[in-house]
Amino acid sequence: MIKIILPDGSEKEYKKGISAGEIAREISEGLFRKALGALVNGELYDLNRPIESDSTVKIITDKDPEAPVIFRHTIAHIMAQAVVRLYGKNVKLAIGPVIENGFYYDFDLEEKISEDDLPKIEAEMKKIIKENLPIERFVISKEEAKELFKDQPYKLELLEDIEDETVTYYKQGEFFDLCRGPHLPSTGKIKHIKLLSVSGAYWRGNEKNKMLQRIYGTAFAKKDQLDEYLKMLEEAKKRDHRKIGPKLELFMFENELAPAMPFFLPRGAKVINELLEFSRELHKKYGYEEVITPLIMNIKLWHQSGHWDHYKENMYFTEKDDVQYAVKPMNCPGHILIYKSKVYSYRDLPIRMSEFGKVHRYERSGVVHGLFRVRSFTQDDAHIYCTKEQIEDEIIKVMDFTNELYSAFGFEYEADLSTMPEDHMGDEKTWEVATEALRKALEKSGINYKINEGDGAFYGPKIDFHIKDSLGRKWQCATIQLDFQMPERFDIHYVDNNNELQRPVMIHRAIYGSIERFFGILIENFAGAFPTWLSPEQVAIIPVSDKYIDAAKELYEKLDSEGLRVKLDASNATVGYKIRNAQMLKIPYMIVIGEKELETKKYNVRTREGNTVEDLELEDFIKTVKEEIKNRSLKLSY
RNA sequence: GCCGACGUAGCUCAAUUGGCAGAGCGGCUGACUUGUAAUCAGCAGGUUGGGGGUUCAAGUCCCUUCGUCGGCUCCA
Repeated sequence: MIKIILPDGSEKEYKKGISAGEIAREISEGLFRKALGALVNGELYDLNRPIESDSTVKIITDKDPEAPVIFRHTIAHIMAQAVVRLYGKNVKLAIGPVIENGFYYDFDLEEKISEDDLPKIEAEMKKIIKENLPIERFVISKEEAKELFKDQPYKLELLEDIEDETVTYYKQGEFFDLCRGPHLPSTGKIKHIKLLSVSGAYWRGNEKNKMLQRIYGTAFAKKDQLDEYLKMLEEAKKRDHRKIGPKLELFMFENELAPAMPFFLPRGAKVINELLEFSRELHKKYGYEEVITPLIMNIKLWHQSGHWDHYKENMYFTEKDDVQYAVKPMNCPGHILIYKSKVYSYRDLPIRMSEFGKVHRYERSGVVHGLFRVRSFTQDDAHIYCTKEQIEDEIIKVMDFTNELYSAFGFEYEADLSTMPEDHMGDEKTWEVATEALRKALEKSGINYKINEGDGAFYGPKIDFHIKDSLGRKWQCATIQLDFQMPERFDIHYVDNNNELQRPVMIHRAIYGSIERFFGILIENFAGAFPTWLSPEQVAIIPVSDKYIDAAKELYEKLDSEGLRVKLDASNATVGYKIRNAQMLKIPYMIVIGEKELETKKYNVRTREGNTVEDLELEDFIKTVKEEIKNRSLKLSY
């Protein structure tokens, strides 16, 4: 007999080898029907897998966060089964894991699967679901497994890497797959599935390996969850900054002549300048001094910095008078030259040097993506030169800075702390001190963070920040990196209180990260409807007919002189048409001016959200909007 | 870079089996003088991404090149 402890704390004795399914059935038939799997001592179990020793058992139903892992994994198998049915036995199966919002499976087969084939595969999957095939788990020796999977080269390769002597495989109808599990008890349990896309993927993500065909899909326990997810994808598509951006005349690309290098149009440049202005205010507040460095510098600099050795592939080069130059991919070497241009006392530290540095990095053609991944972009970069003792304080200041900046956009965020990788520079003690300083700063800030062991840069540990947008998507933006290498390479120092030369620590940090990228995130987050302070145009003036253009011009002058960004629509169109245009450009406020306004000197203000406020005194409107802008408010005032 | 899909007017998209390149929006011109999400009419706009080939004939078929899109991290 074994002892089973349930989540409510109750204990019961069962026969050894009892399954979670049987336990569930004993509790209630309803629970058994809803059960998808179980958590046994924290490990996910199939419903019918025997429990061999004293355990805590929690039955998983579709309400539990673990549920999708189980049923999506099963759906991945169902998809593989469908593909084998449709394309024949010569399909070679690779891997089919669960991912954040769904699953995929990689196949190696002669025929090309295209998006057009997805409905066919989906239909076959639904058939398999309808067949409600029982899913069985088998434990076999590795030798037996090699025999069983002798026609499946990828499975054999996976077997090579498994250290345990026994492995498990799962079988449903005619289909079986090497798999750790767990799975649903039968293929009929989850019905709400959708195949999303096909793509190529290298075996084990390594581009030296064969390119396989990958099918992505998703599955949900409830139909409305699936619908909601598909709706979210639709919404994300509608907000795609690559579509909205050109439509709102924010930016463009010229694909032939400057691929992956954005051009900002007048409306976009206004937003960017507001972002820079905001950032400058904060930089000033947090004690930074702005510098400006050259875009291209002699190749010698890049040899000394190590970029030639480690980053050459991503750099652009140019030549003049037989001298080789590199276009800067990073700002640090330039900043170091400024640091080196004078002698610092320990009293001067920390030195906080910032730059809106435009950098160029060659990115492979397949990875560029709108404003999110480009070849030329602007970093809100800064380098802090300080003593080891100052690291923690400085990190905390950077985190405060980050918090203040992100809050202004309403973003929540999380952080990752990446520690010493195997291949690293500098002694381990320095790493320890530095990592500890980062960790302490994170603790003090109270933000959510997780540790990525061994994921730091070779020159120092780092913290990355991920913001969450209005659709719940995460984006990496800010980064704080400690650097022990650059100060060594450039032999920089400060004079300590014993008049001895000391090596400062260098902290790289960026908060927006890339202005271009952050701009793209903002476009998607606000779906193009920027808060007033960021809006390219803040007020649209719409004369009822050309009789009122002079009055409209006067109003324009007034608002313009108050520092508002105003658009006067003097076109010969109807009011409705001009309202529509302003609406499409997502201009926050619209003022129609006609006979009534001339008489009363009071105005009706319409917002892009469709609200209309009547009979406003102009001075009140100006005051309110100016206040809204000054506060960088996320909400409209009316 | 690699796998797959795609590239037609400024934008969104049409164009039977290869058979006269079209529409809406936008633009221009004119009429209308407009009251809170599209007034009406006329006109202009194209080497069908570039280059090469097959054919009596290519937007359509083949080759090549450039670019765009979905992916290539999630380890049975």
